[in-house]
Amino acid sequence: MNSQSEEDYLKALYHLQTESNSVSTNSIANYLKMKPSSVTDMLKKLAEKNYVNYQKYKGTSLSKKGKLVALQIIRKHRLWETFLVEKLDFGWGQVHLIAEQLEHIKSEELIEKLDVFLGNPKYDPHGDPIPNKKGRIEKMNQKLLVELHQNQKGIITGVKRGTASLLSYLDKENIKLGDSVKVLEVIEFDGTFIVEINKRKLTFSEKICQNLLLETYD
Amino acid sequence: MNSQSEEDYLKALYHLQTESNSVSTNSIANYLKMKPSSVTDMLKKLAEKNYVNYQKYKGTSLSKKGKLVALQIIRKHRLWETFLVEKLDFGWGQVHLIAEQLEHIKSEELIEKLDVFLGNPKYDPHGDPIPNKKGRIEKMNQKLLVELHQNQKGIITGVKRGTASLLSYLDKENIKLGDSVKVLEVIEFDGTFIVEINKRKLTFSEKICQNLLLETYD
DNA sequence: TGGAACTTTTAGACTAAACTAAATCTCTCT
DNA sequence: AGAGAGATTTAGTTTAGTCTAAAAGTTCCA
Ligand SMILES: [Mn+2]
Ligand SMILES: [Mn+2]
Ligand SMILES: [Mn+2]
Ligand SMILES: [Mn+2]
Repeated sequence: MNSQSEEDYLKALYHLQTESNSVSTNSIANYLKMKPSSVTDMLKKLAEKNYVNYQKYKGTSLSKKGKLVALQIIRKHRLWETFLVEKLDFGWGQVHLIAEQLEHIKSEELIEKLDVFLGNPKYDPHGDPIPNKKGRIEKMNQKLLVELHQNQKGIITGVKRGTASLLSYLDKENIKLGDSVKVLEVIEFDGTFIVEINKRKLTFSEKICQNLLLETYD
Repeated sequence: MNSQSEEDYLKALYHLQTESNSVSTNSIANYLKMKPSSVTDMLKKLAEKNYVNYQKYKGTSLSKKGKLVALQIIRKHRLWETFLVEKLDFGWGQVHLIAEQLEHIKSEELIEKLDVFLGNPKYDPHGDPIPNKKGRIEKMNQKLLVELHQNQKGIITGVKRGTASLLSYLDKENIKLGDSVKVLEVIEFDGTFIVEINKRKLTFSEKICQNLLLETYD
């Protein structure tokens, strides 16, 4: 059985590693708000358990085994987030910290039953895909709004990582995941988009468009 | 913020203390499957935090403050148990260990929303009352089946503490909390009860009757 | 190519929560 | 009253997970 701390490290590794590249000790420390020396200690332990490939001074990557564990924690995190928003009526912005705790509850059966109860959701409330029991993630055909041209349409599926305040903004504007967007016009001068959502005409700054994820149907 | 361990000790104190009597170090150790010396350490810490009245060699009792914390953990435990049984379709016997973890999740808002989602239940799946936000418990008019006489009726509300196997038996016999019971006959010779539940005639041994709790309507 | 700057690891310390073994207290019974 | 049994506490150890400070390794540029 893995400790809460070990699980959080594995999850951090997963989020930080881009395409088979190894992760630096400092970046993990920064991500988890811990000191690099603490990270080194934990990496040694995780290496001992064969969850990571760790070589002094050379960086760390998840092993196959470690990646699977990470994906299972992420699965739990996202299913709980879905529960909190769909069933308990929390807002998008409120659920992360609670799910950060709930993801560590130990019970295979619990998470499978929760999955069924929620209707086997594919995406969490932030539009992130929910891995299945085996750790498989369904790839989405996601684009940023900024990549669309006039008259193209899409469905809002989420925002880029680390832009929680954009979520709040959307909330305030009464825009939800799943809403349809049509690009009415792109202002060349400053990259502003004029879009239609729920029959309302809205203006999005370039920055918003660079962070808003859509699923497009071609 | 209290640790998981502190919360489990306070809960143990609550369950062990009968009517203003203080609790022995050994009984806590026994209840929590820990060594008495470990318990002493924790009691000192809880006394420091004014959660308990502890005097060397003299036993321990919950302070008002400590009792309130204990009741809030118990509230969470029982609400989560209710969730697991009512919404996720767990059986009575499966939920305790999971709730033992869930009860430690930190979020006022979570538990209030869960309460609403469940329809503000009064009793958990084992028939135990769920304290409200302020720690108030509604007193039930509970009797043991063995206390009833011929022709009296009641509603099954639970079983006595520590008789989980009776729960399993009831499950197997397809008897649920909330089912009505009517005493048809009491056999004087061996204390056996002949009762009617769901239009079925059943025979309960004296031991069963000593452990089955009913709410009676007079 | 040799340092300075940065990154990473090591060494040592601390805290929480458990344990074992030994000391101390209390209670009861003769 | 005193002794023994049992309960409880104290003292010292352990493990996990964190930290600070110092040592060691790596990078990169003048
Ligand atoms: Mn977490
Ligand atoms: Mn999410
Ligand atoms: Mn617990
Ligand atoms: Mn219960």
